[in-house]
Amino acid sequence: MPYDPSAFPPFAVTVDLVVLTVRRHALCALVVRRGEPPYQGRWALPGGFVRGDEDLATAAARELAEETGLQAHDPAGPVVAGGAHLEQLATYGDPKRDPRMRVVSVAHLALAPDLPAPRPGGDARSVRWAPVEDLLDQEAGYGRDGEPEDPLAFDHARILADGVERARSKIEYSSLATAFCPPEFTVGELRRVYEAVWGVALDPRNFHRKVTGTPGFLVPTGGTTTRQGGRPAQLFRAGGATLLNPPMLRPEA
Amino acid sequence: MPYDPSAFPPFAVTVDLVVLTVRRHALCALVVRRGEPPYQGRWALPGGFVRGDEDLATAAARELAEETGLQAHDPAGPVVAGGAHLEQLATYGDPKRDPRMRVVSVAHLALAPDLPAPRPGGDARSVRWAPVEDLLDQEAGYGRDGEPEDPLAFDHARILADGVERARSKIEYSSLATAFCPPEFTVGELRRVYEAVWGVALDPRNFHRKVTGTPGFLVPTGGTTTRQGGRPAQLFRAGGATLLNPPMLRPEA
DNA sequence: CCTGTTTATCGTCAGGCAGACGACTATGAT
DNA sequence: ATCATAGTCGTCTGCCTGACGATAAACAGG
Repeated sequence: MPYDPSAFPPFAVTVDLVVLTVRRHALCALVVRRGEPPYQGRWALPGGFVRGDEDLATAAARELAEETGLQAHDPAGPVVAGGAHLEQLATYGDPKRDPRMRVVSVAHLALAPDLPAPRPGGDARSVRWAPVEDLLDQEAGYGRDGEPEDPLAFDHARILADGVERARSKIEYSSLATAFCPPEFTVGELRRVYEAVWGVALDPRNFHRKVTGTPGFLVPTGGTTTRQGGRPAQLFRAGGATLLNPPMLRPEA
Repeated sequence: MPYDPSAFPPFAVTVDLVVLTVRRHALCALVVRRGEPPYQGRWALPGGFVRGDEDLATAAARELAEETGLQAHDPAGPVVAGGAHLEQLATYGDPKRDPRMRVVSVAHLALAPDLPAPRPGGDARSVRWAPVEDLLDQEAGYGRDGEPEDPLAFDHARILADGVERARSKIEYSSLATAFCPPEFTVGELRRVYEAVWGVALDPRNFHRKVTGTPGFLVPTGGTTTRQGGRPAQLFRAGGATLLNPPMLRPEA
């Protein structure tokens, strides 16, 4: 029964990317404006077709590089300076998700530090970082300039929501939050990442005790910085530990 | 650039299933023997093509029903008596994973109670439950009868390993372990599920305190049973809570 | 019937960790 | 000099876990 070459319907396979970063204390996602129907003029997640000889992870890394210029980490490797974390998120294959044909999309999640160049992309389409809060509040969504925002194209709102939820839960028990930080960062900067992703305020003293007390999470570089104002803060790099045990607890009402 | 109808290569899309259960104190997976090349005669995960008008979750539920007769839960619904938990696991799309053509497989994970009928399946292929330990120790794998076991077909060993790891981590912070139990079960039976999935011994007293002290995890039915021998034990059903907070801690050396 | 075995269930106690919060330090801004 | 801003170190209390003693209620066998 399996694999009769004439018995399977052909599918198009794409990768879509949920690229997240923290900008101005807000969790933001990368969106591109669609230049053609369907959903022409609407914002959508970046993505594209998987090539015939290409692995899924390779296709996702290629799309990420095309849109942002970011290099993805080697999957098994440590958090590398300047690189982005990239992992598979989930696959979406509703028969009606694309009105033109049967498309299965393998969504990936990328976490990137705040990019110095706001629009480094490769092609001419309109690209921007938008707060996920705005993108997901379809009803009351408003753009940066106060204009009402259309919901994302296709099922991309759902994909984005799943990606955000994955990021929110994963920074609890892994050191992934460092993927949002530049190569060297302070404890306070890392705390602001948690606060932006979770949308809560954390006690600076307990946070400091927790992250500096977890072996392998942070390694001091010896330097200090005052780029956040106030007393100089120690600089750290991400340590080798990828799993946090016990996890960072997400405050909850 | 996107969606030029002539610009995308055609893919075949399948769903493969990692169906897990606990039998005789061991975590077991459902495997079928392949009747045709490639990998003819080797064991593989059950699966099949996604139909042209079918959602991915629907295809997975259909395959599960065909192989086991189990009804999958409604995704958002509670743990239903006799039904199996079913969720998407990950997608595997290496260009060379199937030697004949480009196949992308959307793997799903199903957790089922120990089935009374050992071989309820729908078609004539050889089907069995095999301890995951045997299936994953490719080098030293031996079948029930002591004969050496070939590794699973395709990349199914990897998919199985990913599914097992997902199950192992997910029972930590969710009430999913109850999906391995019959509709009514005792605390001791639930503890043996954890012990089989994690491969560790748990303290019965601390486990009892933990699960009965977590609100919404277990609801007593009022009945008791002695089917495990010893003093009669209270019977419970799975409560409404799906998330365990704080989580069940997996002992670790 | 008495005894040993098995499983279930309740209790106690010490250590670890998190939340709340006080205190002090080192910068830059006015 | 003074204030505002961040960072860092400590203390205390309550909760949870792991270790483990003790009791309860069934069955098996003599």
